Amino acid sequence: MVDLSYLETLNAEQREAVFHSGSPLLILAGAGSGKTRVITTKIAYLVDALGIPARSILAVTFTNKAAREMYERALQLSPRTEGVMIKTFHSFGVWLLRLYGERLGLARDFAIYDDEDARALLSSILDGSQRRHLSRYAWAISRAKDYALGPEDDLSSILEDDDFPELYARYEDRLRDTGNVDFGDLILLPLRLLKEHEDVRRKVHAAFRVVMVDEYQDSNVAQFFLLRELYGPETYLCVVGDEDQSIYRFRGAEVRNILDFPDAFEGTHIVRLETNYRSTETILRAASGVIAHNEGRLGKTLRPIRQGGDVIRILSFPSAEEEAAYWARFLREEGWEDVAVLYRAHYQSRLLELALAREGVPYRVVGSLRFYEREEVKDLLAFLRLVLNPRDEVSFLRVINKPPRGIGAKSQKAIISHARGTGSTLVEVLREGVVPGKAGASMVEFARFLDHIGERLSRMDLASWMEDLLKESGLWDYYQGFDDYTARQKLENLQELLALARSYPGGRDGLLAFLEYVALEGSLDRGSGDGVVLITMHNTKGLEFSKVIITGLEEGVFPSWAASSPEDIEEERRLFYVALTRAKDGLFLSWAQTRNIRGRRSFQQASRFLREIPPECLSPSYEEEEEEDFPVGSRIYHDDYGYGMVVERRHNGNLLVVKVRFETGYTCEFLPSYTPLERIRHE
DNA sequence: AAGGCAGGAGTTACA
DNA sequence: CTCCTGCCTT
Repeated sequence: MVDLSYLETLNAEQREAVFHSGSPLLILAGAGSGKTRVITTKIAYLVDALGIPARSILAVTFTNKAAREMYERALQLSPRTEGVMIKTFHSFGVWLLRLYGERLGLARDFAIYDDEDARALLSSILDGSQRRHLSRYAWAISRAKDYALGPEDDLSSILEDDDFPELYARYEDRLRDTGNVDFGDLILLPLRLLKEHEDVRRKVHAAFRVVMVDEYQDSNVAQFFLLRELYGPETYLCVVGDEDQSIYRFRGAEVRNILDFPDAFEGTHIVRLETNYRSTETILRAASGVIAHNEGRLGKTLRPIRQGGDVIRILSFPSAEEEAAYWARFLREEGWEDVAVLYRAHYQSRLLELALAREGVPYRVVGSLRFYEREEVKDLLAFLRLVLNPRDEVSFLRVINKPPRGIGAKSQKAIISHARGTGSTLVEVLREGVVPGKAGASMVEFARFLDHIGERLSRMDLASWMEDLLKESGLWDYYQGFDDYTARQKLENLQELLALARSYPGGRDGLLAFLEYVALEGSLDRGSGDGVVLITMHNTKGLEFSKVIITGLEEGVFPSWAASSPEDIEEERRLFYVALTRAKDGLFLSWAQTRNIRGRRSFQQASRFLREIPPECLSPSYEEEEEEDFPVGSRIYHDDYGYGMVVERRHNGNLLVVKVRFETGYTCEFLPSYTPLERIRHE
């Protein structure tokens, strides 16, 4: 008999979500409501109780980490779930394209260009004046693909620019010439495949009777279209998400996907998971109070399991330096176990790192520069891709003159245009040495090197072969020439890449598998070692900590200066909501009155979001600051400026600001909590 | 072709 | 302030 005891731990709403079958299901899962448990239990239940074969269940996530975690947890519940296909949207796309990509004229061993590669490709087709807008165009192409818009579609909603449609078209042509794909294609090409090839669609529909999507609020339009194609007449569809935690609009996520899900899929049943197991009542009330200011919601009311809880503290500091120093001291004294310090942007981590180092508090910064985005890693990978695909222009340009071997911009242009003109591969052109003199000789030599190393690929294991390549290409010596610290870092990173390659076999197949692994999940999750976690609010999605400290709660920092439209502000507010709901036991918020921004001392105002927290959640001690009051008209004395009168009184966040006109005629604003102002009560 | 210097720009992030 | 790009010099 099958053991279904895992169902007993579920609450009523979770059961409803697990037992539901038939029509499409939308699970609105509030923060900390046991979402992953529901999905994994549902998978186990489908297999154990309904007898659905594990391999005919497809579950789609947005990160590899989430996919792995889901697979493992499902397996823990029931060993029969082994073989369930849990993939990211992108790795599912790759899987499908490797199987049927030939129908679209795609080679079986295509490589995947990341954002930087795509940018390099785009750069090669822009003229001088257009190159100034490289970032803008690269961004626009990426967004256009998120919205499933091709060069021939109306692109005015993406970028109002007369050149853009043509540039986009040329980019697509060049990309097809290289035989490779970018990340957007990993959604768009499978979409096209399913749309245009009836037989493929039928096979896929037959293969997956159940399709589930996690974090559905993060999906973009192209992914929605893909999901619609995956949804066949017999498919059971179940998506899980939380519109209040949609924080990736800037990368194409479309909240409307989840808001309009019931309209897009007829007969949708909605289940709300509103019981929160994570945070104290106080924290939850604060978060709910904040998110209630948003309009575009389906609406949920989170109910805490944990009543009461510590009040939330808001602290203000004269400077960002003092803010950092305070939290460093705080962590040293109170401990840093299961504590995270959150901020809006990476640049804010620097001051914190400095202060923590000074106090001797161990810390780790989460996800600033990702492993596979590092120069040396990308260089070696470019070599690998070039060996695999001698038409790969992007990889070619990256390594042709690295280290410098006398083949400069002019020769590079000549090689590319010759290859394009004759239809030869780039390596074939190199072999012919189409340029006279030194550069030509150097090209022939480089081609010979590529041939030699290529021949050895099938005779060695991958890691040793890569090591040879590294040494013989001159890359290894090249990095050794950097300053000590940088050189050590770079060589260490390369060693790490080699270590990663050791688990792969040699030959083209091994190389292809390795490259695919690196492209799709090359982000090494380095050390979950101890120490306080420094992390952007975006990166905390899905995590939880006992205590959460949110810093830099200032206008211009958070909400960001770049957030202008009401939609932007709502998105920032959702981000704040995500940040607040990470905390299990304690929540600490802080802001600084001055901060260096772009090398300039900037005077900051408290974030509007602080005012949106219901006052009853806040520490009363905070309001004490207002006790020493300075009503308009009161007389004051300042050590430097002398006697004066308060002419204006307002609040910046929860902090009192007074404007004083002195007897000298000079007018100045002060923050009485930080500036020693003496009130003169009797003349 | 390659290295040095001046000028401009500068969120958040997944595959 | 820092990083990157582009232009200028050698």
